[in-house]
Amino acid sequence: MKYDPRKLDKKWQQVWRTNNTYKTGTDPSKPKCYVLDMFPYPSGSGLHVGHPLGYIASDIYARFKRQTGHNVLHPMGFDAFGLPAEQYAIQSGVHPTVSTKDNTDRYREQMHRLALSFDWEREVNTSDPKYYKWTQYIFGLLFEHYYDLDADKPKSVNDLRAAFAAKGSSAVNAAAGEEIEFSAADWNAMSAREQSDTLMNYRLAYRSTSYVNWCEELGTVLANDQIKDGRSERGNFPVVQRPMEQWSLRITAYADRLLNDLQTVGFSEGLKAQQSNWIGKSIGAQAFFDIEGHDEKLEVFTTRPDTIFGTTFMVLAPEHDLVEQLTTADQKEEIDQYLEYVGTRSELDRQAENKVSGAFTGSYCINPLSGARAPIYIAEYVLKDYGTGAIMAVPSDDDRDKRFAEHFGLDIIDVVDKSDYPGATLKDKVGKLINSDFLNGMEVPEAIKAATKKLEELGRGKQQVNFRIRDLVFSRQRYWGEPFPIIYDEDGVPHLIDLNDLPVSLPPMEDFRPISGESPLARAKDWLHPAPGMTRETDTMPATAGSAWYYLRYMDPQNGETFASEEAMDYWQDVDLYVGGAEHAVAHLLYSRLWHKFLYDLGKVPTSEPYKKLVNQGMIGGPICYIHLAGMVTEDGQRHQLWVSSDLAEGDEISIDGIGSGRIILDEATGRRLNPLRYTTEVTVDKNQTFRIYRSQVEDAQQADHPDASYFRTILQQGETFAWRQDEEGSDYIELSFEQGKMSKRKYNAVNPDDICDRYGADCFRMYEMFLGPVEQGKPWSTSGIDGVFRFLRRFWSMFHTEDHDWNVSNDEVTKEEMKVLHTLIKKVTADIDELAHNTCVSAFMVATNDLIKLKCNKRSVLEPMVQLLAPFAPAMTDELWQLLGHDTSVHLSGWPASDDKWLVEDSKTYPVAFNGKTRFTLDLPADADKKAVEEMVMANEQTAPYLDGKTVRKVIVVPGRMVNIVVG
RNA sequence: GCCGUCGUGGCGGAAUUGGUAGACGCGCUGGAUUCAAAAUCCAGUUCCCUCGGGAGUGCGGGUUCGAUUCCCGCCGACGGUACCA
Repeated sequence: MKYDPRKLDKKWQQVWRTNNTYKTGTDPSKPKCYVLDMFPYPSGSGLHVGHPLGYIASDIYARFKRQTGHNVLHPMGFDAFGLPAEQYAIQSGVHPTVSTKDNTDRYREQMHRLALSFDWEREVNTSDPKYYKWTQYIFGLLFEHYYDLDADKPKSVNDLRAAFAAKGSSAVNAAAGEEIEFSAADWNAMSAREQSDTLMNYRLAYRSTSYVNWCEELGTVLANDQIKDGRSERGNFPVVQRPMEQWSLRITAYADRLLNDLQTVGFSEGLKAQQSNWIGKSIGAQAFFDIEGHDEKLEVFTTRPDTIFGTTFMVLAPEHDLVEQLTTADQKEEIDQYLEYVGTRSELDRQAENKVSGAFTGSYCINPLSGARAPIYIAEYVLKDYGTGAIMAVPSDDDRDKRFAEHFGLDIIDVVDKSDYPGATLKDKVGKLINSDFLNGMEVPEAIKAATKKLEELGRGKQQVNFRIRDLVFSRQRYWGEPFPIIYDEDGVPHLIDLNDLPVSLPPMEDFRPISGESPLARAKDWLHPAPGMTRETDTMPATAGSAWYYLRYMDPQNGETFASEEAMDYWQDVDLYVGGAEHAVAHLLYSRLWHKFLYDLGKVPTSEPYKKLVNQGMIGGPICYIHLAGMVTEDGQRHQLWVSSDLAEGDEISIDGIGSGRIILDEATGRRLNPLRYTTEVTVDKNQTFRIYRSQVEDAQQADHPDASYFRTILQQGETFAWRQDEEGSDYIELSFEQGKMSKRKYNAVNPDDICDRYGADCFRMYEMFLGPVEQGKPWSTSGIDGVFRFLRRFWSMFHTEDHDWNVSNDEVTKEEMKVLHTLIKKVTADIDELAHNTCVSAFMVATNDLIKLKCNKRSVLEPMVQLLAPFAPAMTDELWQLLGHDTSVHLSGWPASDDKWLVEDSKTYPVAFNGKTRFTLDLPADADKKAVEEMVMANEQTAPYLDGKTVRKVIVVPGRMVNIVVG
């Protein structure tokens, strides 16, 4: 038979489905192996070639583990709640339930097409009420618990209630939003609502006020990445910071453990560093500054209490509670103006800003140690959520404080003498203290301790541990998410809905448009009030909710009694290998680890960490085509010639980074405006490379059967409106520029894997994606090169066949040479798959195949093990060959060949001989020659002499089995 | 800005612990086969060169007999930066 990948794909994919080849049960006789992919958000555009990179890598690993005798859990599902489905619904009128089903169906088919060995009976979908029932249940557990710092464990809020009633707030040491004090009598005198509000200060899932990016015109909260220059990316409307009552999760209670346990998991060092920096633990001091003319004290957190004598001013976050009080009448206008400016700034802008800005409140505070008077400013570089939202500024020892002081003409007092540490930067905590009273002469670490101690003695502060990580805001004012299992009574006290009454299902609705910041659910009148006086929570959960625990559900996906049975979790334990995008390296993983640790504390899961080993796959980029528009007019009336992707335009409006926003100049003659221009053909480009396409080329392409004909047709049409320019000779051309970017539908650069599979087969596509390079590395997509892999598959197939495509495998005795090729391959592939180095496996297969074809080898005892080795990579072709070799069960359930080093021993070794580190020639020497023998043979060789001519041999370095280097001079 | 990752031929990339830089593949060049094409096969392919050799793994330093690999300082690209998923 001729190699026909499409036919084989069709045949074998059907067989695997019919036979349920990849179905997994618990099997105590085999070691378990849980191989997990980050499940996708099923977007409307389907899978693109970037997605499968990780799926294929983990699939190869899973298949390898199956063949080496493991019971492998390799599931797939969908992270199906999310904003895009809702926005699509608003635009198109298609309900998210419908579009989500369409999209998941499509994804599932695409994954089948890629021959991924998932056990589809275990599929989960976060938007399925049978699934989100348990998301709501776990949320309920978080709501019902607080974190006891003495026990270092969560405990029931009921215990907290009892303790407060008996002894007041002093009875417990709990993770809390703020430190509050009350007696048992105070507590008992509180109304139900007041008690409830007080408990919110402790619950692990709680309601509080947090700031959001509010866009009045869109009536909705926006993510930072939906905001450009203080305006909404969509529609270009103003965005302001606005406080809002929202649910949050108290991840800060777990900060220390999330940090410490990083040492126990097999994540890359870079990833651990990212998580650790995100958690951002720092040890420093809390200090209180008196404020002139006010009773309040100003609390600051500093990691450098030693530099307190250098504090020449204070800076508050613009949102700090005291700002209003501290602003004097004279400074009010300036402060108000500044607050207005800050209101338009996203958090990202504020942190990224290089330029100094701020305003003086008019008030002063008193340094608790030096007694010096320091002016109080507000500035956007101080963030409300970090530390206390206030800093003591030490311009002599901090870059940003220094720039601020220089800008506003404030004093700078040197307090650390670094002259003993040449090369030390401002950030290094080294030096001797000067100008600092009792700290003078101390080294920095000593001074930090002394200053902290002094603050403590004076009752003006103490040592404090601070975390950068903030509690996770867990509310969304959206339709397409999990409803909260919460109901409010007439007093506004939230009550948890009983497990028996879960899930709280999303009410059927047709209109999800956000109005005035309320969730669309507030308009589901029948749903909203399940009983008189009772009102449901109308916010929904963010997409992080469903993805925080999905790996547990795969272990026991159908369970109606609990989120997963103890037996299933005892067997599967945790995830052995987790593969997913680097973009999830912090957020998803931390939240997931939080949920897991919480469940572990309650004794509901058997391990303290969910993921043993994690690999981040790189992103596959595609070219983004930019078209030169005729120009645009910005608000200030300036005309610009711009390079801009046409699909960024919404109506006549367009906004561009660094330029601002404006109106597209329409073609005056026709008044037509452009439509998005798509360009999906491959080009390999450098960033901002530009080139011209001439009208004549485009027209010629229309005649010929050019692959880009339809694209060029669009250029022709669009070009009439805006794009043709004339070169020196008067020929029309259009200029395009390209850059590499993340594949997405919006950028018209997504490539569909189906197209590749149709042309080359799934085996080839899988191997090609692996051949592209290490999984962890990002790379641009290009199909050029896939022919090489296709050629390999055909050559591999040809080893089993005659030139006329007849089956031709012999049972002849194998030679030593053939065995060497085979066992080199077994050794390499076995080692590399384990490391997920699939790219070098593919090379090894090519090398072995080339060698065996040269040897004209068609022997069963060589080819049969090779089929097993190749099976994880090319599942369809190998199952066919396995069948042709006479087996009646799948190669994927067969074994794995063992390598035997006896075939790999060499008699001689080719030594490179170098002079002063430069290799001059090679020499074949016996493999067992020792150092001395090698040196003698090299020195005696006639090739050596010319390089020694007239020079002295200073040293001869011999690394047995490796190389020889002769130092002459 | 901050945190993390990565920079090797025309291109994707390879190179145990520091030990022959460029495996394997694409592309390109030449040849064989063919009426012709496709397919296949063979040979060559880092750059420069006066054909002796010289340079070379983003740039500039350092350690070493020897550096793609280790150290210091830059530059660039990508990812994250808390409501995209």
